[in-house]
Amino acid sequence: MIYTKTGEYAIRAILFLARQPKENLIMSSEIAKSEDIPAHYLAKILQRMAKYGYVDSFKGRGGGFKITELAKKSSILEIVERVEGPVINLKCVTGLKECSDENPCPLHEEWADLRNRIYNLISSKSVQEVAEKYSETLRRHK
Amino acid sequence: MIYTKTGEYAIRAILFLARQPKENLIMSSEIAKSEDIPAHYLAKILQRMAKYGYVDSFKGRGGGFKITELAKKSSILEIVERVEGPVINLKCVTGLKECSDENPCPLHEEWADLRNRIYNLISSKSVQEVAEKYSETLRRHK
DNA sequence: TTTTATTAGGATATAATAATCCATTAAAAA
DNA sequence: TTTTTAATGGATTATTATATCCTAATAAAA
Repeated sequence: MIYTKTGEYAIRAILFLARQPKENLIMSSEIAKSEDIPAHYLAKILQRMAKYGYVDSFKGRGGGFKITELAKKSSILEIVERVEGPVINLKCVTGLKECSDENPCPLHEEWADLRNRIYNLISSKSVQEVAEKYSETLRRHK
Repeated sequence: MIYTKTGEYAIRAILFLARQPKENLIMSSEIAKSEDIPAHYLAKILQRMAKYGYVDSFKGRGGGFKITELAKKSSILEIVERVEGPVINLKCVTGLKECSDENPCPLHEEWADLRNRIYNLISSKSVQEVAEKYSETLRRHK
């Protein structure tokens, strides 16, 4: 994984919410159970995502969470970076101190290329697109 | 960075040693200073690398470390994995629980491809090759 | 109005990683 | 032989990430 567990949990939760029928409220505990995420920890993450406007939250009996339009339009990268900060360190895989564009280490260009591809992979599709395609796959294989 | 600081320090230290004139003994503190790595922490890492046979160590006045033939022939991936365990989590960037080859998430194939490229990038060249090429670059730019 | 269910928020605990400190061992130089 | 220098190894501390617990706020149902 490129990002930490916190980011992974956030994405799994948001993709789970994105696959639910519209307007359905889902409890934090339900997401935790379905996605196998520590319940209390997930609750914290959802709390933060509510602040960022990625989910709407409703307290009390019958309450729960649902995904917002903002989150649906956002990319995985955007959400993860919001939740946990920069995803991929820019440093080269050689870690060499002086490595730079002018003074590149032997793996500099190749790594820059891969870094871009990774960025592209997780930022070019919206959460909604990913969720929809995944739902299709699930239907085909159920 | 794909790997942790520990792995990064290990690689920087071994690439530093690989760039030194043959048979030169370099003190741990010297590497730490040149590569800007916490001295005591690096000492521990070098200690482990000595056990793994990646460096030879010499105690006492005039002592220090030098790289072994084993390390020169090894890849960055091999050394990092020895020092810190598996480098890249195999899980998909979506983190989806049920994601598998048969039941792939929408980013499955693309991620598998990138993962392979990363592996290839850090495992197809030996430490010696990387160090030599880097030395050339340094000479050109000095 | 009281009870119940659910999120919010603060405090705390645990685990992994990173970093430091100190006493010991070994080797070379004085 | 004594002193100095450097790695070794054990213990400790610090930091960050992960996880849990408890109380408050809130909303619906009884």
